[in-house]
Amino acid sequence: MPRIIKHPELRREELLDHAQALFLTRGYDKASLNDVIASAGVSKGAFYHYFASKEALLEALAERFARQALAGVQNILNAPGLDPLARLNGLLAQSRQAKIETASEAWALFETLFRPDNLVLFHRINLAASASFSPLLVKIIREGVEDGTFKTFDPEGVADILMQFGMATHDVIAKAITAGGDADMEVAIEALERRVRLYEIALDRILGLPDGSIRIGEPGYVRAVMTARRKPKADEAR
Amino acid sequence: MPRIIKHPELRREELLDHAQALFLTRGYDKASLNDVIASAGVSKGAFYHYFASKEALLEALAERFARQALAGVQNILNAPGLDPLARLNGLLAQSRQAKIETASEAWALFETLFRPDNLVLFHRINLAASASFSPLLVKIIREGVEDGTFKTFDPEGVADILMQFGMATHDVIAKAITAGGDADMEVAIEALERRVRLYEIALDRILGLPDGSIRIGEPGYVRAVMTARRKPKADEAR
DNA sequence: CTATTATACCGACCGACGGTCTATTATTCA
DNA sequence: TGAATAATAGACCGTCGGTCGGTATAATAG
Repeated sequence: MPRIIKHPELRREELLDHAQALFLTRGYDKASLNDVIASAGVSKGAFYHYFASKEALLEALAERFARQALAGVQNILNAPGLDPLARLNGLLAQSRQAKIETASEAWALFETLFRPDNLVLFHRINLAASASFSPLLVKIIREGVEDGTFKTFDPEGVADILMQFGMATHDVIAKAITAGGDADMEVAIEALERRVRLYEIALDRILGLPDGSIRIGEPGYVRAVMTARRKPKADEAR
Repeated sequence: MPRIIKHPELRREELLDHAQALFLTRGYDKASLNDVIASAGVSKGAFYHYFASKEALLEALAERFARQALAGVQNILNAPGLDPLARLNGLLAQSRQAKIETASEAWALFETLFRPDNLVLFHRINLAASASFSPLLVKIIREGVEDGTFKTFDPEGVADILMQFGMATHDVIAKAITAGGDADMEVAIEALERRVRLYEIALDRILGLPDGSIRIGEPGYVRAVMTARRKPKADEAR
């Protein structure tokens, strides 16, 4: 095999890219290291030069994922003069829109990330994302409590519930997608929209807000993701 | 090796027992099939006579776990003349007491079941338990909605939240246990009690009940589990 | 009480896996 | 230019889950 030497950081990112693709499509366990290095066109020695183990590769992947997600919401956090509720809703909207704006991509992600195969990968990403997001949420909630917008005795707890609901929403969507009986798609969509409404009202009441204050997603949010697969687009090639 | 023939169901249960012990202590991935069969004193052929795969063993384990847990709450479901709130609280109390009554055992379970190693095992048990418990919760909530005790437009959603909170409680306890800085144990216990209170109030408000209606655990619940490890008892054998 | 079939069990063996190791080629810098 | 280091290759290793041909025991029929 011809020896190709690349810029180290480039090679590392390349490995992460191929690993991510394979882990998502086949699952962490089922995608072997040999698959990864074959896909990346790299020898084992090269791989182990960059990562200490397959486990470390997973960790790096989760970290990158969380880092990218965090970068997407930084501007909202730094936006001055927003009241806590607006900030919280903005954060929710941002993370929602990041998925909606490329709806079919979002669908693909849901379909793959929440498969049983991807339990390990999902858990790692979830962990990394939680570690990144929770402090931000806590900070916002604390500010809200201080200025009287929110009412709670356990900001960390509320932040956790927020994350739980976010994950649960995705989980429920993913389950409906994989179940995928096209016949009762409408029923599934309605059930999911209802679930989102429930989460919103629950959060309103937990935080002592009037019903309708928190907005996880406007009506149609679920439908947008769920119907994204109907138009697989003409571009099925790489 | 001498050939020992046992009653099939006994052998099967035995395999499940040894597998459970090993999966809990070492984790599903790290406990190899050879470990399991060695522990059970059985050949590979014997094992594959009872289970189609290691995966199937895990499935059977989760199923047994869920079945046992369900059996523990049947009497409350069948108790006549209880109003929905009492029934719901009874169910929560039952599942709590099942863990408290052997507090050190509960602690051991927490310590093992929620370790990262046990992600796979935990997920399977969780799945099986959810499948068993959710319908019961939904039924109770529906009854409550019909007779006006509860107010919600999404009983399934509320049931899901109940399960989420239950799991989250365990998860938080387990994290505090494994973190295990004895110094700030008191702080951790207080934080956890606060979390349980938050979940209770959240559920009250989601269901349109006065604060203090839902009781996940009486004050001291968390402390009882958390301090159980202080008395490892004299019996360390077996 | 046999003969025969079905069940429970054994353990050598297999391919694939994650990971290690030595060798070799490129890059860097004095 | 040449020595040191970084980057890459690929043969090799122990262990894993799983298979297979076979054997001992139990169940059943004649």
